[in-house]
Amino acid sequence: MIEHMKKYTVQELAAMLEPSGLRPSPQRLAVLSYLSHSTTHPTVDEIYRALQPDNPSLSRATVYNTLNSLVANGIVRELDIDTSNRRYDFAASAPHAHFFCRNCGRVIDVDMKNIELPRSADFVVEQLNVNFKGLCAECAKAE
Amino acid sequence: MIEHMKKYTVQELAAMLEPSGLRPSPQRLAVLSYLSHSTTHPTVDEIYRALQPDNPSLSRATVYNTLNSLVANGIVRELDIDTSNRRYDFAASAPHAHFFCRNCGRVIDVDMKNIELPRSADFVVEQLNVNFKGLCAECAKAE
DNA sequence: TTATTATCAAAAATTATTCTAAATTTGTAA
DNA sequence: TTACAAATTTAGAATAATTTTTGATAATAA
Repeated sequence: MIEHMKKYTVQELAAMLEPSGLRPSPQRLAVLSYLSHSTTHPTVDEIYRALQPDNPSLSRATVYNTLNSLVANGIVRELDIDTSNRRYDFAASAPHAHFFCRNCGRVIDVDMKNIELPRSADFVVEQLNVNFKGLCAECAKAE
Repeated sequence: MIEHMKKYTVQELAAMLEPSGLRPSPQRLAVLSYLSHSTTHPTVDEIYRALQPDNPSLSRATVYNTLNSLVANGIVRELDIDTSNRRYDFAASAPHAHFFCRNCGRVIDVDMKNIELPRSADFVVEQLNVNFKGLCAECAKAE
């Protein structure tokens, strides 16, 4: 997320799928398009419910399958901040961390310019996640 | 994990429960003891299967309940590195990050002396997780 | 065209987790 | 001790998330 609120054309979205050999099916484009302009790190169910009205034939299994292949191809990132629901993030975004509110479950982006992928002989790091947990401003006020 | 491979006595383990008012039941002590000398960030199922032979009456629900109350009282930490299984960590350990191998699923500790909880007016940070994902040395060799 | 492959949807299956209600254990106090 | 209440544990049922299977359809290749 963070500063990539650009609207992508269908052609641009299709071009993201191309290198992986994934066909630009309407379902894939819909999921990708939704993620590309979402700011809420949606769960599978949120994505499904958002797209279903305009894609009446869409199946939940398709959303799962689509997200799995998008993740496998590095087009989309799976957050590991919320253990009870998978949440997704558009991969073409600046490196950032996430804050998870233990009260309302909201996930907030945190800019972290200085974070770098560590190099290590012990393993090949492909992804770095930095997660904060606690209370967001609203919930902290309410407590 | 990391450098706390000390063996705890039953009395020491019981003392950890005391401040929270949790009774030192055999089940709780067994879970806590297991976590205290485990290096693998076990899942619920791994904990259950490890303890079951010596605790034939042990129920999976008890392991879940026990872990939930240990986490709620800050005695044990829940990792959020593996979205398909909850993994646990003994809380009395130095701050560290985790590396998750996408091939074998292994979770490896990474020492990170310099990481600090960020302060922010926007939210109250209670926990910080830094997670790396990729391939561990063995799996990288095999690929 | 025919063959092959990719994609999708629906339902069934699987898995992780929580819930429920009964049984057991514990702490305290008569 | 015994009695009782509260805490804990248990087994299994229920639920929810996710994956797998299957058959149909659509796209591509030969």
